Amino acid sequence: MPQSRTLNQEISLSVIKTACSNCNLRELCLPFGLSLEELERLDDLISTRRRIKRGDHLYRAGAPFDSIYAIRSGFFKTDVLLEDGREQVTGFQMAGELLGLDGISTESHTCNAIALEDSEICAIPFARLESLSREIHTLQHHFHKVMSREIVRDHGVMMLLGTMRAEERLAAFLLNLSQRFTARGFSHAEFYLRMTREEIGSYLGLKLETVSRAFSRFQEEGYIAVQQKHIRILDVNGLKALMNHRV
Amino acid sequence: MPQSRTLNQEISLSVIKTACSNCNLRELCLPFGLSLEELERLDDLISTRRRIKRGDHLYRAGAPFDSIYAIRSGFFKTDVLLEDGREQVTGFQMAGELLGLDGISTESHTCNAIALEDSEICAIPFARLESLSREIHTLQHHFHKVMSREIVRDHGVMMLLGTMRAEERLAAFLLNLSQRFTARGFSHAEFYLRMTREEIGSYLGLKLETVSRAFSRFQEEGYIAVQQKHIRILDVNGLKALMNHRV
DNA sequence: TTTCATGGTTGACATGGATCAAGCTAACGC
DNA sequence: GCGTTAGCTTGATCCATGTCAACCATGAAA
Repeated sequence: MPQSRTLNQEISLSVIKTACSNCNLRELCLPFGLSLEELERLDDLISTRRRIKRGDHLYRAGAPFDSIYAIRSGFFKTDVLLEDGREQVTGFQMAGELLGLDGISTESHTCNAIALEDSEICAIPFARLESLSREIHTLQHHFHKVMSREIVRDHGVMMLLGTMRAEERLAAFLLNLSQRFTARGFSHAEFYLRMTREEIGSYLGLKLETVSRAFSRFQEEGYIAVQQKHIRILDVNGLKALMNHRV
Repeated sequence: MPQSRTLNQEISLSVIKTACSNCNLRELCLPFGLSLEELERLDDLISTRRRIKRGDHLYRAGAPFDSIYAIRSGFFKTDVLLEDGREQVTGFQMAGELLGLDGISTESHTCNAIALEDSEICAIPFARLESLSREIHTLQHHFHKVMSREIVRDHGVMMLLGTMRAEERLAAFLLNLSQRFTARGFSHAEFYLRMTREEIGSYLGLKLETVSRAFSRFQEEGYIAVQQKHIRILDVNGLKALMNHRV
């Protein structure tokens, strides 16, 4: 049956493409620093790949934890909800970054992960990752680094929320995005925001109007060009200067 | 020489007391869940114990990382400094908690850890911890849980800084301290603050005057009794209610 | 093409917390 | 016991950001 043979070929092709060893994000992601042989062992572990449509949840707060997720493509936000409806966006994640580390602690997720555009993720069963990282020193160490980096990142956000004023926060936010896009081979100066002003505001501890005004102000000052979600950075140093001096 | 024999006895006694297997914090700390035999292997690893005087640094931002630290007794703060002098306190740590996880990511510390009272810590060489946790599954898993708990805690602080008003922040802070003191067998209703109003303020993203006013207000409302650093919680539910309703 | 809905911008005004300033308390060294 | 100092409290005032409201832009659905 030629039809089913074609189907099989397609499947095996897609399986090859899924593997970490063929993934162009491997230097940003969990496989960083692994040898070819080690990479193949990691491939065995990452069997599930899932598409998440824009607006859908990858997981919800309270759901049982069993895997962490590597973003293969797309864009996510994570948030925590208070009973009274207040939302805090705790982060925005892009390709090559890991989601779900919060779930290890209590064996259930403590935040929501929501796709901000159609995305694709690799599910990594956590028990198997622990088991493999008992065998592969490099993997173990790199995983620890990734968790630690998350802690350091969070401290940066605490700094931002605790001591910076509105425009400093937004400048820091834009510079951080720019730097992460650059690391992924995209333009450092021009990108589309995947999130709304309200989501940016929630992340930065500001109201959406304040975010909007700060964007307008940056545009007036010639630091950036904004058109809705399209951002062009015209003066990186201007933005950086904003953050360093007390105004 | 009887004198030196006494000295030796004292030393070996103190060594025994240092071991995780004899530590009354073991259920709160890294050894959680280990068998007796596993505990002894962990003991071998934790050779260094250090006293840190009030006001001294356990480590500084930028210092090379090689160990994490378990607090045996005392009280610490961690903070991040911006070039322009702004300080963000990123946490307060007490007995049984781990310090230094931030250093794993870049192999150098990213914050300062400062003793708020005379303290004692156990240094845990990180390379050896990784190596041992490759052999002891329970240790590995528990360590991952501790790191993940730190991430979850940080998300809680982000929520606090991003969406709560001054009095909610302080109420959350007091309830958190109370709960952690309770877990260590101290009174949940009465304790001494080890940090100044300014340090509380830095942690909560507020100025010291605002912290002071909020304390006074809580006292007027009958939620707590404050006398400088001495706190008595009189109405836990009052404090909790403060956090749940939008005022 | 028009309509509708969602998200963004801008203005006018309100306010929570910052800032500035004065005085108070408690602990510690002499 | 006394003076000094760091830390705390409280009051008066100010301002950055929140709130409320109107309007605009864009894209999807009809």
